[in-house]
Amino acid sequence: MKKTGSLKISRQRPEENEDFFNRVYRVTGMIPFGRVTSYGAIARYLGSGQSARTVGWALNASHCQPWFVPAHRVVNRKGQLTGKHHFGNSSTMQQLLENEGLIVDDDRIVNFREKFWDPSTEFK
DNA sequence: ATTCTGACAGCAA
DNA sequence: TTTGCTGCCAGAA
Repeated sequence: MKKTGSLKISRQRPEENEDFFNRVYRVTGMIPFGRVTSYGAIARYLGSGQSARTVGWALNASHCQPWFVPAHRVVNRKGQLTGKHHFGNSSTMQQLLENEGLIVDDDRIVNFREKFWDPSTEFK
């Protein structure tokens, strides 16, 4: 199949032939500043709606990527920061989110509905 | 090849 | 509404 040139730049639409982890990283990179999405939403966007857990597993290794993967912008369906223990300090994820103007209360994104960004419907 | 695991999500209660 | 149980699938503890 045709390659889209020699682009190795991050933040671009996931390609079909990329392995799952890489596609997860790319979608995660598309999440706008100050917005969040869920593991399941990413999985659905990648055409594998039952692989939400694997998305989390991929993000667990995202720090190995050569470019910045805003993994803190991915929370669970309820808007809870279930992955916070995978950041250096258990409060790091919340701090990163607050730095983007989000409000976190009791490990949940306040106004999650409004801040939620679904790649399946909002990516253009 | 097989088995186990997990940053989940759907559904029943 | 929230909690607990179960199925899911891509990697590797």
